[in-house]
Amino acid sequence: MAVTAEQIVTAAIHHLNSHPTASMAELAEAAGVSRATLHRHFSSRDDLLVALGRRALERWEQVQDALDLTSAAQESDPARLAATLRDLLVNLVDMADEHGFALTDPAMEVDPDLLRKLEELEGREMALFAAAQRAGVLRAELPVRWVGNAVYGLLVAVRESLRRGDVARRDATGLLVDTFLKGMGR
Amino acid sequence: MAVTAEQIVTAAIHHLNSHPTASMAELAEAAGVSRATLHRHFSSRDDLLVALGRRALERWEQVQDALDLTSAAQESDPARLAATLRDLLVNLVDMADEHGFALTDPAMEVDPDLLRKLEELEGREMALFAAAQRAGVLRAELPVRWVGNAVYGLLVAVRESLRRGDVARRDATGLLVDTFLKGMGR
DNA sequence: ATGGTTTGAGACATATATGTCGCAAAAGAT
DNA sequence: ATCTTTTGCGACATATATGTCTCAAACCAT
Repeated sequence: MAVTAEQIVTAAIHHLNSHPTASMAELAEAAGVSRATLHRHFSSRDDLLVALGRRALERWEQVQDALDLTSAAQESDPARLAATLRDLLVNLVDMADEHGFALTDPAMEVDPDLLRKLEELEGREMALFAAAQRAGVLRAELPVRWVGNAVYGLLVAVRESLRRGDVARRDATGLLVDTFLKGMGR
Repeated sequence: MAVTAEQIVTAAIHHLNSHPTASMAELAEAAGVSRATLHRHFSSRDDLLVALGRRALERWEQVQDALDLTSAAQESDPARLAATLRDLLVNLVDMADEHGFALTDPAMEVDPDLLRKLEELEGREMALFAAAQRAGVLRAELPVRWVGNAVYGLLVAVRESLRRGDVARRDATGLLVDTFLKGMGR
């Protein structure tokens, strides 16, 4: 098999990052594949979009699993929690860079399965934030959901900064972590 | 004239906030107007979208003008700069709430005029951020463009929080300002 | 080399949103 | 009350993306 479904998804993600409204024909071309072949792998456009979303969520889950997020959320040692938090952000920058468009594309909110998974992953992450708040790593007076959404927003900022060339890839991680923890005021 | 173009734009913005991919027919209905009348005001969908973008940028400009942003950026008094900064954020929350979808919709980046205006307004805002950095109100070690993008990202977070009902409208402003200045770490 | 599989190219049908038009009804002005 | 303007409705034409299908060529395993 010359070009696998996985590769198509990858190519589609990359292309959609710079051309969010690309047609199937464009995406086929971006994957170096005919339109017919594209349809052999994904029967409809929605099908493909869902696959992209699934991929993005998979990646995200891998990040969480690699950090053993669920057990980390049971932790109470501030130092360890802070480290986990930092690691999480570092990896999320990669996510934002690679799967950027999935952050804001409305198509990600149509499939119920995707939505469930999204909420599950969000939930795990918020558990970590909550633990960090209890341990005094994060400010406890902020609603956890706000913390979660703010992280999401800052990732959008990272993506935008990289897309526009405002920030070097090397600097992005540091800026995110730093801004997340300390804000921008003096 | 029963329904003005302005009103149509307003209705369209509101509808698009919850239905980002709405068709012309839907938008006509949302405005309480026939499809034909909608086309009498806006010859094409792009036309309408550009009008929406223009409206959003107008509001943004009004915010900047009301705060006399350009002269405020010449200021060197930390207290005044901090106050202006706060006022700006307060008003931007309104923007994000009303014109939310314009924050992330790709259609906003197609029209050259819109893009120019956007960059102009962004420029003015960054001048303020830069002044605040010089006056020690904002941390000077952060690239101004990152500051600008981070504010944008946090506005996306605000919008998302409100849309999902995670945060009460009354609390949004405080959370944004607070998070912007102090971050989320302890 | 050969047989089975996958692919690309193009034709084809379809659906859906878009944009236009004409005309009768409603609204508004004087 | 009448004249003018605006609106809604439905028909119409169009464009464009989508999804399906066929068949010959390329590919691949053995």
